[in-house]
Amino acid sequence: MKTALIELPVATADGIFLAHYSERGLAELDWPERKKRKAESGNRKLNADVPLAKIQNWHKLTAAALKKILTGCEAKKLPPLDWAGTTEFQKSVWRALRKISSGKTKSYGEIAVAIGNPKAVRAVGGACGANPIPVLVPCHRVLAANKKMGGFSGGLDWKRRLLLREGVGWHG
DNA sequence: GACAGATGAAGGA
DNA sequence: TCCTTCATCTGTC
Repeated sequence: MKTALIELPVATADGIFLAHYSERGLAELDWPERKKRKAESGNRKLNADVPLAKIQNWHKLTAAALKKILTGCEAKKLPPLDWAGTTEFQKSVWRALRKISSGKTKSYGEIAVAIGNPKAVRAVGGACGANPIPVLVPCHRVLAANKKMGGFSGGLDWKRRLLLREGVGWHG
């Protein structure tokens, strides 16, 4: 069970993302349009147990990395990510995603091969959809076979936008 | 234990 | 080509 998370906004040209930090690192990242929904679901209070200086340092890294990726550049440094509460399978999928460099894409099938389960393509899709840290964990760089868009948790519009900025061309 | 899903491949029209 | 169907694997309820 996760402890209370600290929420900090990340202002970008595309809107205000909402980063959630635990004592171990960045735990979640919300899309700008989801901010209201999250807020409506109940504002979390700051957890005094989490060292604020450390969070602020992570937040700087997060904001810098997010802006880099949103402008189509490679994020040089990421804050520690807190994947507590997720399964080993999901973590292995997300690790594979982070190996995809900016401007490149892979298919769900290729990710499945990369984690040693070539047939688990549908499960990879599920893990991508469960990704709590979009953009920084580049699930938008995963396309279906034949370079088709597939789906995206933040909406296909975001996926399309991010890929365009990275200079990725695709069919469909 | 059953069901659903951000897939992929194969077969038919 | 495009559409439909089925196989496959994992997560969630």
